[in-house]
Amino acid sequence: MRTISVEEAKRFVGEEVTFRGWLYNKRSSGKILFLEVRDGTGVIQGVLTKPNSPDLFAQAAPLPQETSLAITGKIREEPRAPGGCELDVTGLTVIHQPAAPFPIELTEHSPGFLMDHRHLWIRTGKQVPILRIRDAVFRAVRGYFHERGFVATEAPILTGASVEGTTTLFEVDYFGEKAYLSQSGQLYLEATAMALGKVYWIGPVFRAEKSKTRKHLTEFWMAEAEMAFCDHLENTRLQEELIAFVVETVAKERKRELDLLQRDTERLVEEVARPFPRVSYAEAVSLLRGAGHELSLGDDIGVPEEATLGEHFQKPVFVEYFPASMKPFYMKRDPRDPSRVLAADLIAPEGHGELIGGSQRVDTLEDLERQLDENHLPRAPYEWYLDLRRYGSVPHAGFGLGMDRTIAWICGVPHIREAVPFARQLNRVNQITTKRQGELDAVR
RNA sequence: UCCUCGGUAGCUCAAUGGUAGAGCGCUCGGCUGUUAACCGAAUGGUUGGAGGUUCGAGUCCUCCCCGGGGAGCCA
Repeated sequence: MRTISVEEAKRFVGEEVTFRGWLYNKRSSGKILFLEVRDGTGVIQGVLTKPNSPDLFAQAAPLPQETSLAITGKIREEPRAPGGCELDVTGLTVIHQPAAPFPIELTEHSPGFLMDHRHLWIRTGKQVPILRIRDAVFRAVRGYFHERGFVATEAPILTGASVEGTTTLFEVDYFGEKAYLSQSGQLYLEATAMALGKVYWIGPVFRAEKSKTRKHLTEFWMAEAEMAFCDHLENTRLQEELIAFVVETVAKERKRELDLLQRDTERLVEEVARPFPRVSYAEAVSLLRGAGHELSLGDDIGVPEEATLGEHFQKPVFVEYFPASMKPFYMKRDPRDPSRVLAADLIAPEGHGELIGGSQRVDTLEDLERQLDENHLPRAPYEWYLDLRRYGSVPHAGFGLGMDRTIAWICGVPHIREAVPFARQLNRVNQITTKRQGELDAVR
């Protein structure tokens, strides 16, 4: 007898098989009992009746939610069952029966309660499909870069010098010295790009921002790429291609999960039809003013403005050529208009915020030194970075893609905390709030 | 940091300043096609904390704590 996954069930209609998993829900009608068993790949309904199998019925009837078990039986096509087929249960082995009721009911809970129980919440409802889609997004991004000859590399998480002030950096004690958790691997990727040509990595980055919104995490995952001999236009073309590839791949590979999330995959694929619209920062400002936003040249494009852009285009949209004063020191000035930089942000539709920030980088020593000075940054910590312009500097460009926001958008979940297994937020550095963590520590 | 809403049973929520309630869950009983099953019964409370007003406070006032939403911040 074969042990199979729920995902494979349809291929085994008529055969006797075993599933191993957890009791997700059960329904009883006196002499007939329905067991919903989940195994991570899906949920299958087992059915058994009292007259046909009295012992099994007596054994199964009292089992609580999340009992781990193995069930055996013959698979049958059954339109009435969720998923289209059903198991006539002929054998049942209980592996572990919980002594207390499972905290997550299949009804409604508040976000605070769910986050306190995140380690259990992830077993239920939409959380399983979301995490399976997350896996597919990571694989698609890696697959895209791999096929185009990018070398996967790594940037350090612990960094010695603060790049732009320390207010948004998490400080850690490093043998008596100060070190910081990385906000971005970009500067290091620029160095590896000069060694390897085209590089990427996917890694965690950290922002000590006191942001409390549905788009922000203090720890999140970024896919960053850096390319030697690449300019602004090629850079954005690649981003566009990457996003389209990821969405198309995931819409195909994870159609079942997206359907469970009631995400319209056709709409999603339409959204990423290329080319993506492009507006310059100046055009975006006048477009937004026309839409009623009070915005002047030089103002940041904030959250309500991003939402308007998303509504206007109904697609991911590039906003490019920002005023240099708004952007960090390493971005290359536009030779046609040195007041602005060769940079672009990709804004997601449906209010999911900025997915990508990218730019062509400064490639001459003189410009880089000048822009450090203009940003009132010391040169000493950047000597190694300046070296990249001293030894065979080339035009190069790169970008960072927020993985968690991308996943939230693809899944159509409004809040980023559901797009990541264990979200680190302002008040949560654990499954429970920092306040409750303090209370527990006091007890110990 | 600011704005805003909230904290009542294990969970989700009710309750003119006047006896703290329902649904769900758990438990028990009923039901042979359920889909968060349904029906019946039982269980369940120091109303976030401290102070104040009042004959009387879940409700009003002050302060604090915590959570949700939003803003700002955001390579």
